[in-house]
Amino acid sequence: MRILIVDDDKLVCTSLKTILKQNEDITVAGIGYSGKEAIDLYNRLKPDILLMDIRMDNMTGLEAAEIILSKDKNAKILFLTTFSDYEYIITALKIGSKGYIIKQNFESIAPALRAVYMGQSVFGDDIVSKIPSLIKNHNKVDLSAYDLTEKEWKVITLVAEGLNNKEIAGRLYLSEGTVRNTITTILEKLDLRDRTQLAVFYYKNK
Amino acid sequence: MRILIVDDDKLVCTSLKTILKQNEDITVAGIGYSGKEAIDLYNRLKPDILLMDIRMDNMTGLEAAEIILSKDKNAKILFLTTFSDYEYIITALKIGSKGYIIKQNFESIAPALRAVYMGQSVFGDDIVSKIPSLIKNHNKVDLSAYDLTEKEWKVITLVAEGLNNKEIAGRLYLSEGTVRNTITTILEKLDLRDRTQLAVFYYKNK
DNA sequence: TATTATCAATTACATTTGTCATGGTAAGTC
DNA sequence: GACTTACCATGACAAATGTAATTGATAATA
Repeated sequence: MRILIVDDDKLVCTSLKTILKQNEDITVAGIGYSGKEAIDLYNRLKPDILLMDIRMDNMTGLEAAEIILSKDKNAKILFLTTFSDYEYIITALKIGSKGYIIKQNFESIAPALRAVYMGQSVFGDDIVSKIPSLIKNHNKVDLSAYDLTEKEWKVITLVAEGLNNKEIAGRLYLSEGTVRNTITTILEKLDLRDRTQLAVFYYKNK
Repeated sequence: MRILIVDDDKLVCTSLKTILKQNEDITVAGIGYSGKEAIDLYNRLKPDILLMDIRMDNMTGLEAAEIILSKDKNAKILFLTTFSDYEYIITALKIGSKGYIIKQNFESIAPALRAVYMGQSVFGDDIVSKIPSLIKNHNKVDLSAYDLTEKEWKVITLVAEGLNNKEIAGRLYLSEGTVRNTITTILEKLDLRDRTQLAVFYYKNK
């Protein structure tokens, strides 16, 4: 498989290259030193996998990755990082990268590349351990079971935005009284007590 | 590396075994057909990696994994699944498994095992793509900027649980009046209007 | 046509909520 | 002591909220 390496630290680049060259199934197709070069080289070389530092001077790896993925939805991008960077994990996942590994672990990079090549995503252990705490409660209720009307849904979302009855009435061209009645029936249907519980319900289940 | 295979479908087990045997760096140390066997065999064989079906008849793979991990925190457990099972992803991550891959992809299992062996976690692509939607908004406001007191924080969380003033008072051994006053100062500090907006604020920033 | 059903609006009422001024108490500081 | 300061409580009040019964309008149905 053909790999494109991008890191603003040249030493890292050459180290990676020599390490990867030892694997006969891996070819280093090119090396870049910035986000811009990553985009440029990726388009020209079309490597199987782009191995890129997530944090670089001008353009971050994330930004470059986002641009590349916007053009080639199937691009396989594997991020390198010097430490487990809590902040970037979510974004890296969101834009659709293939993983996120610590570059110190030299000997684990080749296996990771092969797993990515086979269509998997790879994450360093210390990174995965952080994901659960980032995850929402997902004990969602089956909302369709409550058969709420269109209008009732609109009211719920506005309540969940923190609007009061008068504001909701203005927004939906209803009288304030109607909004109040609507909320009463919503509370009835959902077995809740007041609008605050309704907002809580909204955020816990949506 | 030595692998323990556990799946309640014997056909899957033998298929996996023949596939893995083709890799000279991989040895199938044992095969089990239930969660109970998984625990038993794991303790006896101490394999490098336990490759286990997540869904089995009596005891689920998750339950077995939890027990194994409670005794051996460093156990490397890789789950197999027939389809990308939304429900189990989070739990699998939480208990500390090393990944979650689709068993249909025969040829990707060996690379995945090697990556796990090197200390990484591996996830099938369709699984990873689901994680971002499970993740909380984390565009957090710098809450320390508002210097809220300990008591105010407690009140906020209870408001965000949907309790009314009387209930909060009971919970914190305060009078209802004090709770009302406290909320007033919270709203002042956070520049909000009412308890519903406070709950909304809580869920949007926490 | 008559009958239902649905929806918005209105009214009235009880309760909850948010605000403000005030008072008491305990723990420090001068 | 006298003086803050912080914290909790109280009472009073206006406003917002939730509930219920009722009405008018409209459309749909038999």
